[in-house]
Amino acid sequence: MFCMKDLPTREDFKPLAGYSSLEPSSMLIFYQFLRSGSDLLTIFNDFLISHGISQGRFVVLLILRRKIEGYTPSVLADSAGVTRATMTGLVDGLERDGFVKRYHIDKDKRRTNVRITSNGEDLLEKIFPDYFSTIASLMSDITDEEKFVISRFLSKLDIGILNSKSKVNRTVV
Amino acid sequence: MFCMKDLPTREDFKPLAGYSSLEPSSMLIFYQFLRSGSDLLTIFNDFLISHGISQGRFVVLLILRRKIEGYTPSVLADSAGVTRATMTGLVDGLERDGFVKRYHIDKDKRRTNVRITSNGEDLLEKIFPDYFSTIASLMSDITDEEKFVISRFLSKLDIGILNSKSKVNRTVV
DNA sequence: GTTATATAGTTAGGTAGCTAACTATATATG
DNA sequence: CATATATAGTTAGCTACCTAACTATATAAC
Repeated sequence: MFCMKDLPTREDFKPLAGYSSLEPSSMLIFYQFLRSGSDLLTIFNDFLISHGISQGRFVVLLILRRKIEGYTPSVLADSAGVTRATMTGLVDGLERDGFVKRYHIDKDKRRTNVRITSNGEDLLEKIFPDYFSTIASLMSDITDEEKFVISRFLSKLDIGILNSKSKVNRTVV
Repeated sequence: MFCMKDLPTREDFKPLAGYSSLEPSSMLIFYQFLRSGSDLLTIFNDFLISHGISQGRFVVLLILRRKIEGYTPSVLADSAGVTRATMTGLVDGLERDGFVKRYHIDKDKRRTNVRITSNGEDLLEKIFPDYFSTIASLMSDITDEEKFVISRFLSKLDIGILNSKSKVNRTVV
């Protein structure tokens, strides 16, 4: 979570004018974006908690729901964007509570498969109506034109993020 | 962290068309936004870690730098958007490492004050040039017009978020 | 065919947040 | 003035993620 509730204002950057790399308008958007993103994540999380499921578990069920077979914990981890170690824990919990099932089918005995159970599907279907309407209502003030600009912004940002990541890798290597 | 690396596509929502509250375009923006926000947070975090400081600690120093006196742990916690318990831990660590100092000045003996030390200011000043240029480069492709639309979008989102929070409070009460 | 290396999954231990309960001090009320 | 309540800060214990090390199985190289 991004912890800075009181965002800096343009005023706050004036004493820092000596730094040539400082671009106040970029800083303001950056902070505003992190703040909103973090708030949205918190809402998403609180919403799911109030429906009795954690964010991680919910995402696993969403992924598993796409097709019935062929998900190993490793594929799930990549797809969800967490480590395999974290996925072990998520699947452990979901299996203990009867929402997914591990099984072996591959001749490669290292591989485990994971499948959503009917209990797991029921849980999702119970959450979905409220889930969809909550998101729709969060976005209700955004016009289609704005959605277009924002989607393009997010894509540009993703490219910036990718570049920044490869830069980090380069310095590490 | 929002864990869903593989974002759903418009296709993925077709089997869910039965849900009347589902608005695919809102869902797509929502997920894209969470994904980008989460990636940006990760970059922000990795950047700070590579400079030897955690996100929480960095934000505390940023806030303390604004003025020399008058910060209690409670005010810091509110301003940073973390709990007072978390702030105790942050200040503990920063004080142990010599970046901030606790002192008592108020006649109300419950109150502690926290001040940044010159070591703390040096740390910030060492990080700032790279910090500002990293953010400027992340935002370099975004035009001023886009910044304007995005800032308006984020403000609208914040209103949606506020409404959603007060709704949650109402159901709790 | 034995040995080295790679891969799937798990376990152990660390970190950064959180809530709830506690201590000490301050304030308000009968 | 005594007692109830509120506030500042800390401590203890929880969760969800992480990395690194480990086990078991599979594959490649000699």
